[in-house]
Amino acid sequence: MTLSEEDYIKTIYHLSEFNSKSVATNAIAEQMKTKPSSVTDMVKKLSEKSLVNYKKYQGVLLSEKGRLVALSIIRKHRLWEVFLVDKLNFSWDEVHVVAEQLEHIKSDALIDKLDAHLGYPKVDPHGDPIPNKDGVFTKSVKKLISELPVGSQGVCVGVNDSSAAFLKFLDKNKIALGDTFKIMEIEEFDGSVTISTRSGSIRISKQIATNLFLEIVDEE
Amino acid sequence: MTLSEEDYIKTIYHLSEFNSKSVATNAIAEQMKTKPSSVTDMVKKLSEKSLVNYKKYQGVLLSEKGRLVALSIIRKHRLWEVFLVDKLNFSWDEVHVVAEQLEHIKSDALIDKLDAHLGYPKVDPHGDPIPNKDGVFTKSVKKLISELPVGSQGVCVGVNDSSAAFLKFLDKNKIALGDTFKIMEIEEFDGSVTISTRSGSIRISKQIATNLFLEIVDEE
DNA sequence: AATTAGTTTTAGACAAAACTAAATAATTGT
DNA sequence: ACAATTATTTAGTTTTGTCTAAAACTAATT
Ligand SMILES: [Mn+2]
Ligand SMILES: [Mn+2]
Ligand SMILES: [Mn+2]
Ligand SMILES: [Mn+2]
Repeated sequence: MTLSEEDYIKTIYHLSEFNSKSVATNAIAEQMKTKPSSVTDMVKKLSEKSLVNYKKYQGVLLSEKGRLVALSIIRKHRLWEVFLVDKLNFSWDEVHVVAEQLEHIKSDALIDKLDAHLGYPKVDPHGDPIPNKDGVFTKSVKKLISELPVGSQGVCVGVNDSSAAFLKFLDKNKIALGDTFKIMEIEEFDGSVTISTRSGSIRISKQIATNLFLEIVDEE
Repeated sequence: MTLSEEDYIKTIYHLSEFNSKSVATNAIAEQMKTKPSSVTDMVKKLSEKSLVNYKKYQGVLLSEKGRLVALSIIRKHRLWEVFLVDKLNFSWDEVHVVAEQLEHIKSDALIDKLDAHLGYPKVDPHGDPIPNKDGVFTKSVKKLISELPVGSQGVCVGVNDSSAAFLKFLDKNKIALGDTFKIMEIEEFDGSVTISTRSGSIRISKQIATNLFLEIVDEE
């Protein structure tokens, strides 16, 4: 598999991760910052290799084979992110671009030994699950703050947006994975949410609330 | 710089490392397992970018700029090798192929932090020096066993051939970097050498003697 | 049913890095 | 000195992944 093929497969996986509808050519092009015509060419090639199921004008979906390829690249990406943060002291907003390159290194032994060296982590620095060798991972029952009712309490376990800008915002506002939050009030008007933390109570905008995942501790 | 350009630059560096004569097209082709015509094309391109000095039919030499590029790739290659052996428990004969890929990862921050994480090593697992950020490294005064007279004593500090085959041979014969050897006898007929080690005396063939470096402790 | 806007595919071109085959330059042996 | 050999370059293709422009399709609106 070429680097380019791997990036396409991974993009298609992510675009169909939360809805099982077929992925549009334009969506792939936008995500990968290429042109739709380039996507068509590549999708044909991936289809030849049975990595995707593709019918003209009908969009594309990963085959089971393609899904496993995607998960193996995601596994590598996330393990490298853990390495960069835990061992090399990168901050969580810097690791994505580097992992984007490291995920393409081809060596099964390398990734096995890296996994062991890191103590077989289950999640990456952004709270995303790390698939095992066979592509199996536990999809945790986490919910966006914006989807929860007043009174919910939980541990912050992940981010929906893992752009450097958002992660830096969280750092600046002393919000980190592992923190426990309780939803105190939801403002009807603008969707902003008041949450209580160990160090007091803060107001977060709707945009923030739709990008932070909680794992519920006590439903009330 | 593309991956391919980087590999050419590195190859040219190594081919002119021990004699400052210009490097032949054929030599590069053989080393890189490509054809001479491909080398000519690439060398023209590198010349355009002032990474090499090239005149038709006259072979090629790295410019100062090219030399620095070569050393930065070699720095990355060797730091990754240290990482693989020291942190991930690879054996020294397995690391080269993986480092061949890792050396192309583009991130200055990554290599700085890796260097720090490893404790600023001065040599790689094969005894080869690791250049610093500015391409500076200490060329140690090591000599091949085959070049030394009877009575010389020194510490084994490097290998000339770092192929997996040779390194495995050394492991099997319990020869490792850091061992102290004394040259007891040189056989005129076949160039084989008898060396004494802590655990006794062994005979090594000329081929082995031309591939092991000693750092002399006591000239006698 | 026809028009239109938006999406997707086709066709043709390009750059990078390789190849083969043929031409040319350099070197070597007699 | 010159023919033979070897080394190197040129010319013309190939493959991969991209692009632009034009054509074809789909879906929504009249
Ligand atoms: Mn990538
Ligand atoms: Mn991540
Ligand atoms: Mn390489
Ligand atoms: Mn080495």
